[in-house]
Amino acid sequence: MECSCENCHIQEIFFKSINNDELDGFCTARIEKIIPAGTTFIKQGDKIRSFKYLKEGLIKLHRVDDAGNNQIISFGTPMDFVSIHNIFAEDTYSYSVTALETSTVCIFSIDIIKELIKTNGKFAEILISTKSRASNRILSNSLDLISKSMYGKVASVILFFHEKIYFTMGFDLPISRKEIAEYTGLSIETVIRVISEFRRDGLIKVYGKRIEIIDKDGLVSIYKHS
Amino acid sequence: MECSCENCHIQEIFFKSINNDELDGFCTARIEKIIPAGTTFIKQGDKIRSFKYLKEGLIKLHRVDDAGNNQIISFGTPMDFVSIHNIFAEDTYSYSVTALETSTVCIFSIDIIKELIKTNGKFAEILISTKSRASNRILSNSLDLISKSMYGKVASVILFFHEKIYFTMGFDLPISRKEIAEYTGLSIETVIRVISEFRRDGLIKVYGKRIEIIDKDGLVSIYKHS
DNA sequence: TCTACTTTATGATATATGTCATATATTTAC
DNA sequence: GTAAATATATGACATATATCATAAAGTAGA
Repeated sequence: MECSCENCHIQEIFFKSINNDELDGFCTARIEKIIPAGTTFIKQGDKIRSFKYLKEGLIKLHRVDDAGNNQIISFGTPMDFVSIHNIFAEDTYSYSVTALETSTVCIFSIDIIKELIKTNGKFAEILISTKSRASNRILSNSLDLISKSMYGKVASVILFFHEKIYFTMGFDLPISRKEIAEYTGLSIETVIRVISEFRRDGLIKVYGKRIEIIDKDGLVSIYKHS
Repeated sequence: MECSCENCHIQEIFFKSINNDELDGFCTARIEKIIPAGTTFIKQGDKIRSFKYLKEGLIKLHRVDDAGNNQIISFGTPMDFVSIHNIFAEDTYSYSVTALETSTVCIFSIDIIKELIKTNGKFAEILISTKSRASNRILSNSLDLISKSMYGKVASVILFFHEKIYFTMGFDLPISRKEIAEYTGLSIETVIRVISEFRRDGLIKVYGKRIEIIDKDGLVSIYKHS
């Protein structure tokens, strides 16, 4: 039996450490699910029962903090392992995961993953290094936000979707101004005002959710220096 | 041969997965070093050549960000694995580590650790879960800072050293106001002013670096709601 | 289609936070 | 022990950011 995951990143990352016997068990236990945009498919506080991987789409990690505020932790593409961040640390999720675009999620038995770690050293090594890179990236973005002004924060969001997700100068923001506020820690009005200011200064064009980057160097300079 | 690490946390966490043969190699390769307060013993950008564990003391993780600013990432006690955070993700350190108090560091060969991961599944599992918990804690603290006001940020630092490090109402802050500023993203003057305001409001007493918590509930309330 | 709801947008204003200046206390270097 | 450097502290002021009010535009549902 073979997994039919020709275009799946998990294949190149995981499968090169798995032999045919292991692959059989892996594929048998696998469930593929299509998640409509807007659906929260992992809920903060829920018991962790499976290991989930984003095969296609775009998701946000978010949480409710001590004060009861919604906060967005990060945005994830298929290069990220969705449920890896605390699957071995806690038995409940400390964050929720919601699809921003229609997404495909692969769901594996958590016992199979744990068994693989114990029996397949190569797999464990790849898992650790993949996980490390993913959480380093999230932490680094989070640390960036702490020390930046509202301009730097909003610029970082626009540049993130340009450089990591869409790669084109023009794209539709997959999130609302409110979600940008929840990610950056700014108020909604401040986010809107900064976007308007970027538009007035000729850095970007804005048509509702559509953003067109006019002066990328200018945005990068703002991101770096404020 | 036996490791002489009776009071070392790494023992309970790691050694229960290691048999006598493995323990021999582990101990032979181990070097113990005493690090004076103020010494930076891991430098951002340096090649990762070893696996370091904090046996005793207190350290700070810090980095220079894109804009050239010093930023403190987190503070670490012996419960944290110092060099674990990206040892398997990158080949250079993305942060520096400096001792805040005289500290003892155990240094292991990185090859032995990598070999253990490949050959000892139990070890790999414990390493992954320990690493996950440590980086979850750092990320969670970082996320907290993003959405809090200057009062919440400074309160969180005071409460951190009270609840996680010293456990007493009175203690000497191991860091300067400037370092609190580098951790919270505030200016030095703002940090000093907030501390003075806490003092005037009867939440704490302050004698230079010495802090005495008078109204812990008040501090917690500020931490949670601002 | 109409209505209710959410999102985007902007102004007026209040509050939070940073910057600059200055002073004292504390630490470090010689 | 003294000078220089650094850390703490506070005031005055400027700037950044939040809050409240309001409005227009977009969106979802009956």
